Amino acid sequence: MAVTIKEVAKLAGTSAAAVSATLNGSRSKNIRVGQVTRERIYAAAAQLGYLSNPVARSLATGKSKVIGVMLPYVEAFTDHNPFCAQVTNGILQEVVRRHYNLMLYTGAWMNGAQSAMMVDSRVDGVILVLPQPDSPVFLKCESRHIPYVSILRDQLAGTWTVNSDDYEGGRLATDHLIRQGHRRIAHFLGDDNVSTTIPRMEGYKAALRAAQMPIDSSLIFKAGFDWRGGYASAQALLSMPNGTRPTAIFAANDLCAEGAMRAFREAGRSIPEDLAIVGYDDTWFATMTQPTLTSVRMPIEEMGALAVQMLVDRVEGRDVPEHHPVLPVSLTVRASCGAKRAETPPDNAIHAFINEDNHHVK
Amino acid sequence: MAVTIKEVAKLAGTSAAAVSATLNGSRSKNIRVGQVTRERIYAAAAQLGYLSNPVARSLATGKSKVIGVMLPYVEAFTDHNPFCAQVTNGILQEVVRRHYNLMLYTGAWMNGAQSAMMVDSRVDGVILVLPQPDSPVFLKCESRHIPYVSILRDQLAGTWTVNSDDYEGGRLATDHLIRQGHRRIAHFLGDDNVSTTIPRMEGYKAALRAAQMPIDSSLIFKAGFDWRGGYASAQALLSMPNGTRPTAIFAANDLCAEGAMRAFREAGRSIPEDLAIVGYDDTWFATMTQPTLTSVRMPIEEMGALAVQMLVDRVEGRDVPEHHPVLPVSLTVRASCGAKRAETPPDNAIHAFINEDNHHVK
DNA sequence: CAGAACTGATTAAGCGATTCATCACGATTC
DNA sequence: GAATCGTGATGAATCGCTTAATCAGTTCTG
Repeated sequence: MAVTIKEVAKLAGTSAAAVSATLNGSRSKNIRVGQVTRERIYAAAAQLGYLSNPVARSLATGKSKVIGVMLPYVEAFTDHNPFCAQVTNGILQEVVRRHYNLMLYTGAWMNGAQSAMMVDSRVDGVILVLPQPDSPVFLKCESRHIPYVSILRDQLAGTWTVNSDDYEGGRLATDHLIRQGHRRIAHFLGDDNVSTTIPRMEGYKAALRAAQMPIDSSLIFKAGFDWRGGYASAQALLSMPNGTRPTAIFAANDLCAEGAMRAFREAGRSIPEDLAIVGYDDTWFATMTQPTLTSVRMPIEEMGALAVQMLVDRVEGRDVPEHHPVLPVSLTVRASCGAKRAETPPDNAIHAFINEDNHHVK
Repeated sequence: MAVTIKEVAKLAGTSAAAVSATLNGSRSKNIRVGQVTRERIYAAAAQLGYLSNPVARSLATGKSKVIGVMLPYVEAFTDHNPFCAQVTNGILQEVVRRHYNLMLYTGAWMNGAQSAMMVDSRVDGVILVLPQPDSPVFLKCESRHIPYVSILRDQLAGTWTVNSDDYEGGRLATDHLIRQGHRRIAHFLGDDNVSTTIPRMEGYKAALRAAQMPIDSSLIFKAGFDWRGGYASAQALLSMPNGTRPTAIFAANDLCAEGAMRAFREAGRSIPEDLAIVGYDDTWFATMTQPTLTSVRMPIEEMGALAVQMLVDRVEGRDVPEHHPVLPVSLTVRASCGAKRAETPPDNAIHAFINEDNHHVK
């Protein structure tokens, strides 16, 4: 049905090898094609409408020019949290720039069948987004010698990871609230099974310590990344007696912060007067809340792009030593903590305290 | 490096053909394998850790079990509008259910190189999300005989499409506002190049006509799908003299509605008292605005899933006649149009006016 | 001026599956 | 008892492309 290399060769009066070398830029120095033949081949290919067959090439070379992306759950894009969507976008852009293709997988870290389906000869390497630590997917990759890079995972030796500086993010957010004069600052934790939760809390504690403020574990709530968690934890806060109640919250993410704001709003409190709040991720949603939300910005797209770069380097055999980049975070100050009134973002959102140290070690 | 069918055959003491038929369920009735041999093959495969090579299979069979998805722009997921993310999610889930794989493409409808890259032997069929009408991608698919299904595209003969009932959506939204007693209702249009824009406007007009209300083209604004467009158009509305100013808006989507609400809020007006508003898409964002937003729900995930079903049916040679399903819409009533006060959605969001006719013809 | 080096090109052997054509052989049928 | 049939299995061709091995000339080089 489709035009093959042989038909082009016949029309051009040359061999298939010459056509292959000419049209699909061979790496072998053994086979050379002169100007004249080359021209004839181009003409023949154009005349027949030849398009090379990547499947056949894959089989012959053992390389597919496809990289796989494994997302944590099937609803990764419908989920209200834009993280997966944004990271995929960063990955996709870099994949296109590098002339690779992207195969999208999903279906739980613990699903062996899905892992096996992903880790097959169709992909040259895979990117694991928010992998669960004990997933069988790691073993699958290793046994098939498929290189992989994890995004947001503990920096285990022997694996490549891309992370963001969660510790510094927590510190930045908390420090900002301290500078606004707050003395009782609550922290709403993210989910247990995500590697970012602990370092962010450590950053929070470090900032308190640096300001010689006490660390009160009763001010640390398990809220999770959904707005409901923020809402519930904020209600718990509201039920605390005046005087003991924190005047500020460092929330797990923007959605969680919105939940908290909602609870305070419904209780008739106003923000930032009665409550200062800082979110995390700095998604577009932070510009849509009322008041607009101060948030820690994590370079999500860049993390995706970096993972692709590291992966492609390895796939193409460039001898890169294992490394664990930690991307810098910054704080986007908006109206929710009273530092500044910014009513028509995102244009006048300002970035402060930019941390350029991207080799921070927890 | 990897274990092949031949090695399994050797260990099991049979032929490669027998192994192929046993392990990868052959469709050919010519080749049969008995229980005993079958068992030996299973044992050998398990012992060697054999995994079949999909690339080789693709080459031999001409089928890849991969379907491609082309998104309209690179930022499709980062874009504030969750449409692409949601439709991709619906597609992905159905693709997994059908034991296919998903290759993700992007990069502008008018980019011939990208189209060519997508429409190659690696995919059995493609889904085009919001394709631009004159894109070269259609010709590419046709010349390579690759079946495709478009999501949200004019129902051209000779192509398969999946649409939602935009006309009815527009009618429903407008009718709801009319029932609330509004006599001057503005419509904020979506983008020109999207096929949903006109039918929604037609639905809007039809509802007005049915209520014997005049159609005033000065109340129809080109706002687009971004919140800025809604914001700007609402400002135009605000500058209209009292009495002539519409008391309600049917907005292009949820984001656009939020922009409009923002403009009214900043002008010190309150919603729904001074302005009733209905959004479109009913994304999660509609539950996050203040007040929560009444919105037309479009079954986005289902549209993605349906596209996959139609495509797979064709890829697998089931003889399906061309058809153009139009999925029903419904109205999710929340607080933004005063019909009902719902302060803690989405749990108490109610669906009304559900349209079961999915063969509505514009 | 013989051997080396370079240029231009071909042949053929894979890559790892699938599948068609074929065959051996015991059981059934006429 | 010859023809037919069903079962179990194999060998070899094939899918479209890459690439190692090879070769025929031509041009340097010492």
